[in-house]
Amino acid sequence: MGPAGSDNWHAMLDGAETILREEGHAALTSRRVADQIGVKQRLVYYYFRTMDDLIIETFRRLSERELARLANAAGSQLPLRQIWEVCVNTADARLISEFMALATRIDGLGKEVIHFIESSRAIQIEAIRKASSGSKADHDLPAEALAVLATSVALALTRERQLGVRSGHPEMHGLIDRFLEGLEPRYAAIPDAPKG
Amino acid sequence: MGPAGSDNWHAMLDGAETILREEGHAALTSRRVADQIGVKQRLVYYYFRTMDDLIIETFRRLSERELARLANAAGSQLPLRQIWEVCVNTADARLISEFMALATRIDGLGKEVIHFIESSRAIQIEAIRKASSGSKADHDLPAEALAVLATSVALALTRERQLGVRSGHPEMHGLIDRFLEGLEPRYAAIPDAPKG
DNA sequence: GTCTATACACCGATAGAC
DNA sequence: GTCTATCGGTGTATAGAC
Repeated sequence: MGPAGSDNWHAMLDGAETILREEGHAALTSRRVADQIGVKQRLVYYYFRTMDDLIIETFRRLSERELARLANAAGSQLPLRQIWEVCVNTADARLISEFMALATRIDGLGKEVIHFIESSRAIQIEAIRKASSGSKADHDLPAEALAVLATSVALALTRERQLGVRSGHPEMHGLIDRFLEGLEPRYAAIPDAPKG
Repeated sequence: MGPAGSDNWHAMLDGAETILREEGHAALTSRRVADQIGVKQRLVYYYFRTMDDLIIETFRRLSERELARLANAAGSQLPLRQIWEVCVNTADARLISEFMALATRIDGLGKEVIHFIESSRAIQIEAIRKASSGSKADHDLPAEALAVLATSVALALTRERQLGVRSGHPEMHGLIDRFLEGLEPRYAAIPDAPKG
């Protein structure tokens, strides 16, 4: 078995990610991964015992990356806005759809996906709590519900946009902007700051 | 080509739906569909020119069914609550994930999916508008945004529930209940009606 | 560590008998 | 309308040379 973390190992995960994103998991085969990075098919089985292993590793690396982005956003100024940005510009919605579809059927992937969802939710909830306690906007929306809302809407908007649907999107984005402005005003401490 | 609407035709779509739901589109083959309904593989190609055609027809039949359920809910008493029920108890979230993943890559399916999303959104927006104008709850949430919210959250909750995630769900359901109660009270005209 | 070669199963789609 | 039989292609995974 080839070493995890080596150049070829990363290259194979990169290839798998690209294929999943652009063509879906029906096209994710050892031959395609090998072609993608210019090696022979046999080598894929030197680095990964099975294709399922490769898929699980691909998700694990991706989710670590995303959790790091989220944690970073939560520690920034304007954490809520940054978190929202991460959610909307997260890994391609197609990629997420593929992993969701696979999670039900590849044993071991489901566990990883659950861990990712719960970790990212925890980060979001904490950030929302902090922002709420420091804000004068009064709403009775539990942080847990807001975290679910953010994730759900971000994913749906991204997926629909990629598909070519726009109806309701401007109004949804407007609502989010207004809500964020109430909870985390862009220029809270600088009343006369320039706009934009 | 076999006649659309015949028993075998429906049986094949049923079989395709089951396979998609339980095993995903990687397992959706003409042989599997044939096995599922007890005929030989060749017959699938008598009723459908290609496997892509079969997939598109499967989605079309499903979406017509769902749009009918939605329209029916919109015409009921408590339309918002009924629509929410339809969204939450819609076709298996796994099934939706599969079609979403396929929509990007099967020409002709994307068009159908877009049509479905926009039609269901239009039904929801109209129902929300009606309910809002007849309600005394004052909120400044556009009907379009609420429709996007409902669809997004319902799908995400269903998907996560099937996966085994629960964090944030009770709070989310609580928020939805409170919101619906404000917009479409369960016993608006019957102040002393019994609870439950 | 990377390769050639191969075993064996399954795929979509078609030819053509009944 | 349903079948048997088959073509050419591709899949996972492994054996074993270098």
